[in-house]
Amino acid sequence: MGIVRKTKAVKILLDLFDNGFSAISAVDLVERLKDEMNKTTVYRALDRLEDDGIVHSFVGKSGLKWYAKCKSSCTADHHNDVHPHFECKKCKKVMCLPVEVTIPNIPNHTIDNTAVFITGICDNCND
Amino acid sequence: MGIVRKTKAVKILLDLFDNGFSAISAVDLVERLKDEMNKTTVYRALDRLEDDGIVHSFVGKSGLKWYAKCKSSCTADHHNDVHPHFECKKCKKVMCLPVEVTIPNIPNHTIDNTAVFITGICDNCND
DNA sequence: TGTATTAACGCAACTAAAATGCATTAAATT
DNA sequence: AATTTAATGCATTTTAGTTGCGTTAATACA
Repeated sequence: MGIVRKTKAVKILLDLFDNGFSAISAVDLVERLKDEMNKTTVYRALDRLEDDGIVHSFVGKSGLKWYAKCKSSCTADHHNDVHPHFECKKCKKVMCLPVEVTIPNIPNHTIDNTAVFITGICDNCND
Repeated sequence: MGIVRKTKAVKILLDLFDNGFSAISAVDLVERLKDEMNKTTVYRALDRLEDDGIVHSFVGKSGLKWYAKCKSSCTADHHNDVHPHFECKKCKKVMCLPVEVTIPNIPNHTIDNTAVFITGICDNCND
C-alpha cells in the first residue's frame, strides 16, 4: 500500500507535479518521461502516489486518465477537496478548479464520490 | 449525418433503450448483442443515434463509454437536459438522475459542457 | 413491383491505453 | 558492507474502440 520508497521515478514525478502542472494525463507523462523511465513505471508510480493521497486521478471526456496533485491532506480512501476539473478546448489544458460544487440531495442514495468535469474556454484563452 | 435508415440494428438498439435501461455501457451492449450484430455495428449505430440526439454518451469512472436515451428533445449539437449520472457500486448499474446541478460561476471561463458523475449506493440497494 | 443507389453491415486488421509476468536493480534496513 | 524486497525495465497481453473494404439491405424512384 502506497509509496514506501522514494525512488528516482517518484522524485521526478513529484517534482513535475510541484512545478506547475495543474493536471496532466498519464499519456502525457509517459511521453514526457520516456527518456527517464519506462511507461510501466509511470503507471505504477502514479498508482502508488494516488494510493497515498498525494495525487488524485480522474477521467477526461475522451476517457483518458488525468492526474493532479492533491491540495488538502487526502488519504488512500478519503479524498477531501472534491473540486471540478476543467478542460479548455482551445489550449487543451486541464486544471483543477478551486470551487465548491454542491450536489442536491438524492433520496435514498448514498453518495460516495462526485466527479465534475467541465469543458469550455479557460481564462487564459478567453482574451 | 445521423440516422438515415431504420435498420434492424437500430431497431434492436432503440428497443433496448426503451425497455428499461437507464444507461448501459458500449461494452455491455456489444456483449449482449453479440449474437445479433457485429460490435462495429453497435459502435457505429450508437454514434449515429447520438448524432441525432436520440441517445447521449458519457464516460464512467473507469473510462468506459456509457449511453442513455435522451429525455428531452436533444439535437446533434445541443443537449438540453444535462443531468448527473450515478453508478451504484453494489449493483454496478448506472443511471441518469433527474436532478439539476448548478455549477458556480467561474470568472473568465466560458462553460461549454458539464458532466457530473456520482458513485455510491442506489435506492434499490439501500434497503 | 422491380431496379438502382448507397447507407449500413460484417469481418479482419489495426490502434492506443493500460495491465501483467518475470527477471533484474536499487532503496532501505541491519 | 550485506541483506531484503520494493520498484523497475522489457516483452507481452488485454481491452476498448476504430478503420478499410467488399458485401448486403434499406430506401427511392422508374
